[in-house]
Amino acid sequence: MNKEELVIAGFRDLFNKLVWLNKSKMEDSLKGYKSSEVHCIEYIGRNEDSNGTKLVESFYMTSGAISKMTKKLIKKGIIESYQKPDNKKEIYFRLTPQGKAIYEIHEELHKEFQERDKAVFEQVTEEQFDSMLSFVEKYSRHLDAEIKKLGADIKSESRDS
Amino acid sequence: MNKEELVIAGFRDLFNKLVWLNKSKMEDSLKGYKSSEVHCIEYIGRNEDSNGTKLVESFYMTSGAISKMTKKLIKKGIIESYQKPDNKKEIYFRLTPQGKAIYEIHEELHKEFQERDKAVFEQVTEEQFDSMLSFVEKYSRHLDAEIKKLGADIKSESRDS
DNA sequence: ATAGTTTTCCTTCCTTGTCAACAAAATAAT
DNA sequence: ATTATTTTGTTGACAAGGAAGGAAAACTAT
Repeated sequence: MNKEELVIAGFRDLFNKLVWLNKSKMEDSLKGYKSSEVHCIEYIGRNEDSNGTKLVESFYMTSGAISKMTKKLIKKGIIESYQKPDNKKEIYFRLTPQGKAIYEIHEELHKEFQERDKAVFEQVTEEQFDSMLSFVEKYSRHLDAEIKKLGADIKSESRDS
Repeated sequence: MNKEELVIAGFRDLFNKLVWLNKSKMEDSLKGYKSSEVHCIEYIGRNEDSNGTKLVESFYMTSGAISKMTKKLIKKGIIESYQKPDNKKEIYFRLTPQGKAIYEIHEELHKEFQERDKAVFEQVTEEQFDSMLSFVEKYSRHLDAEIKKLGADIKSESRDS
C-alpha cells in the first residue's frame, strides 16, 4: 500500500471506529432516539429554514429516505413543518420544544466526546491542523468537480435515449 | 466551530463524497454487483483464511449481516467456504474463479480512482503524509482504548443483573 | 397565456442491516 | 470427567435506506 492508500484506509477505519463508538454512547444517553434521528435533529437545530432538499444534499441520502425520516420525527413530535406564504412547494422544518431538549442533550454529549479525545488533539500543532484542512478542502473541491462531471454524463446519456 | 470540529466534519463530508462517487462508478462498471459485495470480495481476496469474525471486526457490522452476505455471495458463486480439519466451528472463505475475476476488475477501478485523484495527492508533501498518518494512528489507538473501556463497562453491567 | 421543463416532495416495493434468541463447537473451571 | 462459559455462526422479525415512479408547484420558454 502506498501512502495515498494508507491515508484513505486509515481515515476510513478511524471514522468507522468513531461513528461506532459515539453511536453506542449516544443511544445509551438518548435512549429511544436513533443516531440517525439525532443527526437530523442536530442539522435542523443548527440550520435555519432547513428543508428536504438541504437534508438530502448534506446527508448524501435519497429524498425518499429523508421524506420518511422527517415524517417519523414529526409523528414523534420532535420536529414540525411549516411553509412560507409565498411558496406552496417547499416544506421547512424546525425543532419543537421536545426536539430542542434533545438537541441540548446532544450538544452536551458532543462536548463530552471532545473532552474524551482532548488528549489526542492537544498534540496536534496549528501547522498540522492547517495542513489537514487544506488537504480536505482541495480534495473536496476536486471531488465536487468530478461529481459535477458525472452529473453531466448522466444528463448526456439520457439525452441519447 | 473550532479547528478540531472542522477537521472531523471536513473529513466526514469528504468521505461521504468519495464513497458516493466511487460507488456510482463502481456499480456502473461492475453491473449486477453491489458495492458492499465488492467490498467483501476485496477483503476475502486480500486476506488468506478470512472467516466471519474477521469480516465482522473489519466491517464494523453485526455477525448476522455478515452471515447473510456471505451466504448470498456463496449462492451467487462468487465465494466458497471451507473448513480446517482440526476445527469444526470456524468457517473460512475464499474466492471462486468468478470472484477472482470481479476482484481483478475492482483492482483496475481502484487504479482508475487513483489516477483520477492524482492531481490532489501530488500536491501533498511527504511531511504532510507522515503528519496525517501519525494523527490517524494516535487517534485510532485512543479510540481502541475507549472501545475497550466500553466493552468492560458492558460486561460489568451485565454482571450486576 | 400556456406548454414544456425542472424542482421538490411523497409513496410503494425491495434490499440490506440490526437485534435477539438460539445452537453447536471450543475452551475454561472445578 | 463434567459442567459452565465463551466463541462462532445462523435464523426470523423488524427497521432503515435505496430505486423508481408519480404528482404538484415553480420556473422558463415562447
